[in-house]
Amino acid sequence: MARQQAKHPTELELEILKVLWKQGALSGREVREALAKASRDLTYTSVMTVLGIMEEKGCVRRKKQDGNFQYSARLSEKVTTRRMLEDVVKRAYDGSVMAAMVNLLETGDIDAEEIKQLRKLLKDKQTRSEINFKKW
Amino acid sequence: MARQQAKHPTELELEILKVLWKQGALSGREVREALAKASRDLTYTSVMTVLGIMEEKGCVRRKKQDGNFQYSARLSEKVTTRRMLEDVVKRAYDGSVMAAMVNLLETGDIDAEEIKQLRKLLKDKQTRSEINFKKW
DNA sequence: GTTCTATATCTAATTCGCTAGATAATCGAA
DNA sequence: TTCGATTATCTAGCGAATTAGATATAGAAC
Repeated sequence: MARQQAKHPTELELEILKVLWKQGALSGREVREALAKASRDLTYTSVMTVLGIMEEKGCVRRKKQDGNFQYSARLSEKVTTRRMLEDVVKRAYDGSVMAAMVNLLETGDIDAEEIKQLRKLLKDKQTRSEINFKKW
Repeated sequence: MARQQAKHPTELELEILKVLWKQGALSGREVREALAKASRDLTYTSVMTVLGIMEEKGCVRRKKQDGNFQYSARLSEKVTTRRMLEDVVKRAYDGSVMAAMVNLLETGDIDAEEIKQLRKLLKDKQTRSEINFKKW
């Protein structure tokens, strides 16, 4: 028994997924270029190796498009990021969404307008749950 | 150039830290036992190996206490979990705390009482920032 | 003092993640 | 048709993470 494969995209895989989420289907060379601009400047070969691994894992799909392959994300941004977030909440906060939210609020990286929006969201959520409660 | 060391406790390291946060200073054997109950049943040797690595990394300290070593966490729970959370926000949400919070709210793992508390927290936060604004 | 047991270290194996060189295949140009 | 460039695969190496067997060491018991 040794190390098992991560349940989530690795560091580099996520960076590649982000490129694909933003720019849609890209060739290997294009992925490499976008990645170089966004985060790290790897050789073409390195990027291709990882793209190959990602395809095996199923988080990327490739299709032949006039001669060469086009790679596109097979995982949605929404689901992937949410899973990653939930995983940290589970592992580090014993699953307490509340504790995690409080911690995020304390970071202070949130402006007045966003606070207003959040308050509205919470108000709606509360109202909805009260309505649901009354149904029973 | 290969893989660099993670900036955060690894999976197993975090599980050990959680044990130490909860129970304070423990011997190697005690860590092993607590870990077995909480998450995974490893051999004494395996646990000691990781404890050794953690000491090198500086996230755990050990002290001789009547004959054998007692291990205790050197990283606080608060700071560690917050760092992990912030890292996911940075990597997966491009640093947008707001986006992450909205996603957490959508998970629904939060009860009516907690929503109430959150609303209060947000209200206070808003009031405080308005006060600060008026000062200028 | 020798034996037994608990504790600690040394060594090692395996898989994963990351990186890239060497090589092959493919396709257009000359 | 051969040459050259682009694209794709094969192979490989390193360090990190996880797991544990073999071994040493230090006290306790007798």
